[in-house]
Amino acid sequence: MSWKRGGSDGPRGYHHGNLKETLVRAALELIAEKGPAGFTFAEAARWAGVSPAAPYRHFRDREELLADVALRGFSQFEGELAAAWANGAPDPGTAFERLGKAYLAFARNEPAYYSAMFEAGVSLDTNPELRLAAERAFLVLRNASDALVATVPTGKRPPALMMALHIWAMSHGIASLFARGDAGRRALPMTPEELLEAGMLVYLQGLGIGAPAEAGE
Amino acid sequence: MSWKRGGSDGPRGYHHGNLKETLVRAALELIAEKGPAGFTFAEAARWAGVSPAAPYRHFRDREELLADVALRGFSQFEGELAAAWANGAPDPGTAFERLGKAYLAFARNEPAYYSAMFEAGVSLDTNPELRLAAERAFLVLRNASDALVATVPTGKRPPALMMALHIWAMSHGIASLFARGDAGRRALPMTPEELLEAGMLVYLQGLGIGAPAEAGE
DNA sequence: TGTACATCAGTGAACGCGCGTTCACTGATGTAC
DNA sequence: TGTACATCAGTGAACGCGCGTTCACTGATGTAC
Repeated sequence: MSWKRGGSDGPRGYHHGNLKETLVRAALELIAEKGPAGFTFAEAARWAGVSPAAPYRHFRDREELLADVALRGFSQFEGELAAAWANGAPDPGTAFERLGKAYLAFARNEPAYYSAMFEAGVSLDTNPELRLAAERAFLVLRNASDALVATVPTGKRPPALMMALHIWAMSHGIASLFARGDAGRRALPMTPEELLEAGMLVYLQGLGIGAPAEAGE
Repeated sequence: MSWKRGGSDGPRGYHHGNLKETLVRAALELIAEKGPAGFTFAEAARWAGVSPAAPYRHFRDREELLADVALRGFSQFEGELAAAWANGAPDPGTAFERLGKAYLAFARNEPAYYSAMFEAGVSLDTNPELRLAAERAFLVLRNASDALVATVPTGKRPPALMMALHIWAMSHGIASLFARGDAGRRALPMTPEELLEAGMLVYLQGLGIGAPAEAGE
């Protein structure tokens, strides 16, 4: 796939045409290859086939590029989670299982994004836009929790926010310990997907939300 | 506290006396300050008050120093977890609650160790000693799971390995998202300890291990 | 439609800096006798 | 107990390198009239 304007062969002469996108792409490649530490502004420029001064037209510094990568990551993450959840269709149980798989799939397929989002030390405090993007991604989990909680009779309903945080924590834990698509992954006597699904079933059971779909079990 | 031999004022003359320990200490300080990325061999030497060539007497390179830090981290982590678990005394439920708190306390109090252990990209595959240390730490969770499982009648017992992995994943998830003592921490409408304890109660409930101690609840 | 001009997005050379690493060296420590 | 010697753990100067950043510049693009 090409990310240069027009989709043809390389930069046409003096102007690159799509340098900002290309730099983001370069950052992703380099992070995937060597971790968020082993990625430099200069190397990104080289990767894009451009002079070392060129990136400064688009990003103040390395940090700003990293933050942009994280931002795009959260946005794509949100999109994939939302697509998997699909408003809880056909039923919350089935959709929730898809959601978990989508979470792990993202960590596995986009380790560079995942790194930039959760491990690169990009501060959410100093970047409201990034914080919003992160919250929007979390909101998908929150909505799913609401829907699951709603399958339980009023009065016996657990707090949905806490539930969403638990789901996030276990998903993130499994993703970063066992499912990421780069180094640092640990061996496991089952697939991460199986581990997460089992964990979620136990957890929901504990909340009194017993496998609403009976799907797969 | 002093980590120089004799505990007095600084290096005495030509020989430092305890350079290896001091370099590890330096790495921890620098990682805590700027993340695992922002720590260099040269700066560690400067921190230790020693020429840039001196560290090569003790570590082949930066990577080896990082691995040593991670190794010590896992060892200390195991120690603290084991102490908190205390062989399940006075009862598995109470001890398990202590264990969870100890996990989060470590992540909060030793963010540099935690980074080196889980985020610095030090590969377990190429370092058998490190892998062993990590496994020994996990074994504490595994033993705790065994003990909790044993409180349930035979035949209804869940698989303890899977249980230990779930516990690890949720603890690690909460620790790295909400409890670490450095940047990257996310805000939370409760303490990480409360979140973890609630999560574990729900999870154990789901396994049919209902709050064996009734302690605190 | 053509021309003049402003703006944009790059170049490429240059710089200072700190890092990793090496080298021959030397002061301190430990040990054999 | 004293001396000679081997070994250990540092020094400090030096190097090549790549990074981040700046600067005056210039080719390409867009727009006003």
